[in-house]
Amino acid sequence: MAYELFSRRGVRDVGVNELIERSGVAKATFYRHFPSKDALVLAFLEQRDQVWTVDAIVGQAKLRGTTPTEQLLAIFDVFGDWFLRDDFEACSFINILLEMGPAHPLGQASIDYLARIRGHVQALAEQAGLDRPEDFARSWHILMKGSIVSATEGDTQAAKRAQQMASWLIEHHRS
Amino acid sequence: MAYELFSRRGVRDVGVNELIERSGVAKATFYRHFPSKDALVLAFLEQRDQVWTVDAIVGQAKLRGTTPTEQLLAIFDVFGDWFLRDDFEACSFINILLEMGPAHPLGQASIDYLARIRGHVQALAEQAGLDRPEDFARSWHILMKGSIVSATEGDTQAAKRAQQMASWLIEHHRS
DNA sequence: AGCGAGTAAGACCGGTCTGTCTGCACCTTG
DNA sequence: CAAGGTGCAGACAGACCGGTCTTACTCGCT
Repeated sequence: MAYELFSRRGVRDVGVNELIERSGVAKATFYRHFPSKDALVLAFLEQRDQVWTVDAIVGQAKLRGTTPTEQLLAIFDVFGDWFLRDDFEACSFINILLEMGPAHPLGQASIDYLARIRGHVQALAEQAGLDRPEDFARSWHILMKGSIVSATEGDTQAAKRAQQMASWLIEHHRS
Repeated sequence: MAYELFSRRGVRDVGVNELIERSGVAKATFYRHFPSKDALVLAFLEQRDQVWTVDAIVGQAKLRGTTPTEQLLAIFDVFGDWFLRDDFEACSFINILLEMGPAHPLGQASIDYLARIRGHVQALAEQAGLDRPEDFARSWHILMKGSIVSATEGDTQAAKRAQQMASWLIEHHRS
């Protein structure tokens, strides 16, 4: 419920009253479960990490590839499908980070969840035996985030472009 | 005045009342010059394109390099300095695009100004005689935008990482 | 049966937002 | 001097925000 609204329209655009009304719950009940709206947003970010990062992206990529290197590159195949969906809504972590700023608690939480994504990439890089896996993951993450913004602009080929650069990155990190 | 506030704190976080008060102008006078707040934001975006895109980034990069290829790579040198500034505030075009969404008029305007940035890159690519300059510019732009988000997360080396991948991109677009 | 916990519904509070309108001082032009 | 335009200051409108609190009702438990 809140997950759909937050991920599609952003945190700032969805008010507590609307959430209350749509979920058919009383306001007092809501505030008994969550001390503030920000607490609900934190819960949303955690759910987003599981549903989107772990299941939809990393999980799907692991299914599509057999070797760690294939699984890494498959991330951008998943992105390519995702960018074409009509309910494509960019990345909530990036959205909230840029919307609230890195100093805000929700911005900090977004940074943490983005670091978790980078951790998945780094783990695959280590399995693939690549050099300097942390540097690799940070560069890889630049491609992921950049392609998401380009897709938001309307470039449906953004995933392919990023994947091409990603393959060069892999080559340069081979032992 | 409005430029500083909008670029540092975002469009949604700065209200008309605050702008009025800080600029020492009457509210009626403001609304005589701009029919709405969005019209002011549009003027801000245009100013941002000149001050930031044209002068601060592309202009500086052209000063730092002699050949088109050097000027392209110098973009990320400029980014590196920019990321270290304490008043680094990410890219207003990306911020507004993700904040308002691509359907909103301000999101559309942001997409247009991002396309102008890509146009500068494409022009340099053509001067450098690179293959498929439009594809080159779109891939290059992915690196620019991805590094900006990474810098917002706190990665001070984001510009270096993007520059490394950018050099590989140049190599693969040589005739 | 009677009691208390939990909940839906929504009034309410202080504050914010964009945008309009009024009052008053000033300043130029005839 | 008089008229009219201009601009500042700020009240005001109408909507919305996050968050608190009251009211009425429905349950489950003893």
